[in-house]
Amino acid sequence: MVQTRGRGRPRSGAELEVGPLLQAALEAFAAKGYDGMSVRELSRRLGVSHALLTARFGSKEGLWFAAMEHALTVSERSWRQLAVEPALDDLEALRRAVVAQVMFAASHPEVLRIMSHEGAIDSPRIRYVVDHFVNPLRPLVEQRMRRLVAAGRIREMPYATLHYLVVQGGGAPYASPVETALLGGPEQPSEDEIRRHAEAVADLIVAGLAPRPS
Amino acid sequence: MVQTRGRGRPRSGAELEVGPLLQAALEAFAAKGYDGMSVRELSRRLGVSHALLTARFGSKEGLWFAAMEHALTVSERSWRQLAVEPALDDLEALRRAVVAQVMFAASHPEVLRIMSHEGAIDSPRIRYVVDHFVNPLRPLVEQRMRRLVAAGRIREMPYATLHYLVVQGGGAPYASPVETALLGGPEQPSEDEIRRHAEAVADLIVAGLAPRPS
DNA sequence: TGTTTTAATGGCCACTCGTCTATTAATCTC
DNA sequence: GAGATTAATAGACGAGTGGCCATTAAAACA
Repeated sequence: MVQTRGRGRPRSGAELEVGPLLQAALEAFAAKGYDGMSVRELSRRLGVSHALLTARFGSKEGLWFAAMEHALTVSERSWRQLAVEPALDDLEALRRAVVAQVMFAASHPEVLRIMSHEGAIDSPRIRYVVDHFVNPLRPLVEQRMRRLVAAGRIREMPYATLHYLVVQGGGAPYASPVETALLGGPEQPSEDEIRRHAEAVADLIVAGLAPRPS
Repeated sequence: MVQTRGRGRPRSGAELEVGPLLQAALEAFAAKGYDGMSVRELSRRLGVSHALLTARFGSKEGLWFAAMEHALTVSERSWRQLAVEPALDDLEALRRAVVAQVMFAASHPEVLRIMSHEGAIDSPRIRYVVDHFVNPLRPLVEQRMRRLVAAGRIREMPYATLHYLVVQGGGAPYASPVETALLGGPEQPSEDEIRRHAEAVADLIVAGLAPRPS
């Protein structure tokens, strides 16, 4: 609930908090997809007029981009942690990157869901997601991978293959909570369960990347 | 294009082929999601009146179930291959199961896409998908896994974790063709490229499941 | 204090959607 | 062959959508 005061300019000090509004929009887009998500229904749930949303963000698509930008500020924080330790052993850094990615997916499954929704059809939206959420991390990981391959510590693997295994394969339990529950998983996994799962995925992938005993 | 003859009962011998119609519906649901997919637009593209679809399948949801049932007949064929070789070494069988799953996702990405679309909100639809596309395979794989764990040949791993790594992690390149293309992958992968990718995923996962050298 | 700006509102518009119904035309049945 | 059946159609209905605009009321400014 954001709830405005009614018609007319709001009393000073009672400015509309745009953060919770964008978070709610993000969750709505993630739950229903771009087409299925209704600006009017969202506004009703928030206790706000539907015209407010278009007035603030120009259009439904404007709201989408604003919501994604909102998600980006959170996401960037998690990447920065990866970049700050260049002295770390490459393999250990790779492992931590996988853990971080899976845990990010767990705490912000909306982005992953939206990525899945948009992935079928080309649009400015999917390009935004790839440009802002997928590509920025790529050089950081790929550089480590190249060094590890050159040192014979892992075998070669296309980046996309690894990316999907980690992000979609590791994050899917959180992006598809209903299916996960039907498969017997916890509906609201604890921080501990998430960490255990992320470590299991990271261990599996790092071990799986080891060079074949030729 | 399915294209009917016009008003009135069709000339005998020119019965409406329901197969291509369901295939088109499946692809449309996969591309736009349940809400975003419009029965009217689909009927326009098919060159068929919109009332035909509701008349044949009762409702939009009826069309969805019919399309999924259509997909199921194809999918079941691929599982049967897994069940017929019980004498095969468990680890090799597991490897082949992974390859088969990834290759199935490549040739029928619609089911995976639909699964992703539906995964956020509980509905009869997501339950249908889990019951008919996810659960049937589970005992076959889980039995092999239990034996392998007991023999100390792989380490323990929750089924759901493995399931998502294989299905979503391995299948995502085909379920998200736009993102894959933006990541530098082939837009229309050849049979060979698909097989190579599937084998790479299977090798990585099987190697990653090896017991830790404690 | 009187005027302008700003940030919200409700209501209207044209459109699309899924569903339902009456109509049409070819086939089947007696 | 005449009537019943079947499989398609076009069209109407009510609901819901995103976008737009005139209206309202508080704040900011002169």
